[in-house]
Amino acid sequence: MAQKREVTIYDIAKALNLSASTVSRGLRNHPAIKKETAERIQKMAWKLNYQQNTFARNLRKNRSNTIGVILTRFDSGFLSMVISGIEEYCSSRGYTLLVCQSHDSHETEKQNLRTLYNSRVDGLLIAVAPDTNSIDHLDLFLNKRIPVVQFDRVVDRGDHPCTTVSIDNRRAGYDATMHLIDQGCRRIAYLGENKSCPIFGQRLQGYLDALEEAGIVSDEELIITDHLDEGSGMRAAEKILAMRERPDGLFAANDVSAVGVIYSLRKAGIRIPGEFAVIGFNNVLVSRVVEPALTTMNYPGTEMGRIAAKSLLDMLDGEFPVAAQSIILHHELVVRDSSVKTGETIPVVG
Amino acid sequence: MAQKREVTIYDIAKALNLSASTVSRGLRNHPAIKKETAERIQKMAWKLNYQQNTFARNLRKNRSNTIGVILTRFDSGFLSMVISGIEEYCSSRGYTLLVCQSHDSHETEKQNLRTLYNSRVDGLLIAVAPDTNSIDHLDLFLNKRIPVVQFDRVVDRGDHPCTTVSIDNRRAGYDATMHLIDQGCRRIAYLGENKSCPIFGQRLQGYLDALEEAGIVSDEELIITDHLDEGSGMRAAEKILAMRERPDGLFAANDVSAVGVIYSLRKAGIRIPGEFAVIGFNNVLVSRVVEPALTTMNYPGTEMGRIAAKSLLDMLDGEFPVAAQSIILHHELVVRDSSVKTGETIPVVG
DNA sequence: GTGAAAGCGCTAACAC
DNA sequence: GTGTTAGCGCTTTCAC
Repeated sequence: MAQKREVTIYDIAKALNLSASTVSRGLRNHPAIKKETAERIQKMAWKLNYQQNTFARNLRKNRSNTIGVILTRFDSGFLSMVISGIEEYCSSRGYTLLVCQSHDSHETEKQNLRTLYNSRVDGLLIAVAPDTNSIDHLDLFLNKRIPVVQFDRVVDRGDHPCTTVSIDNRRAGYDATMHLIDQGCRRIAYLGENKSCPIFGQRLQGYLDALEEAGIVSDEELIITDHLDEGSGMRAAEKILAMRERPDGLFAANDVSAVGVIYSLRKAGIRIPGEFAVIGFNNVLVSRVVEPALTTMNYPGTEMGRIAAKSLLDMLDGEFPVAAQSIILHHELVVRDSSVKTGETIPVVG
Repeated sequence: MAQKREVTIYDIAKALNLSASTVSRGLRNHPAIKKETAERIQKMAWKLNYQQNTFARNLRKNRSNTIGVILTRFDSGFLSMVISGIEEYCSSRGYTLLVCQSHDSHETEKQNLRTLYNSRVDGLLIAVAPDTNSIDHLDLFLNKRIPVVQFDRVVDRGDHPCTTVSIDNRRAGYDATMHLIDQGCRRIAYLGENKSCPIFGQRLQGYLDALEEAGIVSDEELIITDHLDEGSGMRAAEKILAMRERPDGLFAANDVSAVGVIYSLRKAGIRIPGEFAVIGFNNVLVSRVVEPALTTMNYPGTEMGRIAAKSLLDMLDGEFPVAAQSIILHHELVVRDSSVKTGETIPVVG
């Protein structure tokens, strides 16, 4: 790319008969520099169309002012809210974001980790893949004292000094299931990712705990495992329809799959919530739009992103390591029509 | 961050009694290096836990292997699909992504541009903010021969050597409106972003062209301008309900706002599509889920991201500038229930 | 308040 | 096939 040489601080220095170090200081308003000199420097920099060379600066300071983010997919409704919050907060504090998708694969996640490590990000934010059930691979960062914060899809950090930001997934699973029980459901199905995925394992545990507390015997057949995308709801509905003894309710571990189930079951002529109650998870846009409107578990995505980013940047500023924390955000049940068994009529809007 | 000195190629060189340049070459499997030597080097690098210093490499090569991406928001259904495609393609070619949100603001967009420029990204992918109606600000990159590709929300590039990837928005607006006319609508409202925003200006133009062709006189009152978020649909519905002469159809320039309108109008007791037909734009998940299912304009988001990324990386590899292109992807009408006036009954699913 | 000099870690032109 | 050397542009210590 035959390009003329860049304008450097030396060019500014020469033009003003100063030294490079003075220019370097003047550009950053170093207190040791006379105000007037600093102004002259900045004016000249502007005039010469000077652009700071980040590579050299990073090399010298051994810092990139960059945060790495790994998540499963950008086009997942909920996580895209989280990353939006992350970006907003990081940019407000002068950091930029290097981002990767793991595409729900632990292997890809490890590669991403490597990529970001090699890019020398100052810190890492990560929502782990469904098949990640240990965070030993984060040692790549942690051993080098590069701070890491997990968000939403977190894995118990064990001995690792790694902060997490999430909700109490077991409790939320319990609350969701209990709601269905309160509505009179007695044979409740569960739809989630593989149990080996920690947060889904926890939601499942909450489901089991609620059943037990209500004196309902759990049934393996009712526990459906799938990726929680659009198609999984349809597949789950088929399974439900094929069950010997039809369940009367479903707790789906995300909204998108819940919506798929509703769609398919109604197509098969089943009345919702009359014959079958459904509760989802995440409170994303579709949950408000589907008919009947979906009862779901709400927790703040954008806010979660901001909080995770803040924890990370605070560590960066304040001499890592501070003690790792587990930050638990509140969740709340949002009751809409899909789960309310009393009153058979389905209003047009909810 | 008091850290012991990094392992460098000099350490490897010393350990093997070689020179730094040989190590540098060996690490990259440079053809001039004996295979055996290269292997020894790599083994030692591994053993010493060597990490390549990207800062130094970038400084030396004056290249970052990083692509900048600017878009309005990560949590917009459609654009999050596009960025997903971008990430997928870029990472497959060894580039990482530095990302920014403009939050629908031209000012923020300019700041983002500056940030990415200072980060020395090798290329830029951008979906402009609604109030961006010239791309003069991209000259920051173009003048320095850093390639730029616009995607989806593009502005006519004029003399600028800037490739664009989008659909024919005027034509799509025309097709959408013509569909409503075909369904018997005669008084059709339009809901879009500010007309000064190029792609929405074009969709509006398509709308006007279709009306004219059908011999329908357009009416300023029917043209509603708003941000196309969740609330805008509700606000638009209020306006529609307050109109002296109620329209019989609506072309909304995205799905999310269309869904809001449907929701509010049905709440007000208006039958859709019986009394009022609606067509949206983008074919995102909600359009399939809302009731009645939303007729919309489909075009491939993830694919658009991949294509935009490919165009950019090809320029990067193949000696920029190649001639700038305008790549137009196909759109297609997806007819669902919300617009089909014949047959008054609304099936449960569509 | 400003300057001189060294060096961050790497690559590439040139030598042999 | 490998080594020598210079330098990318910046920051920072240490002088004065």
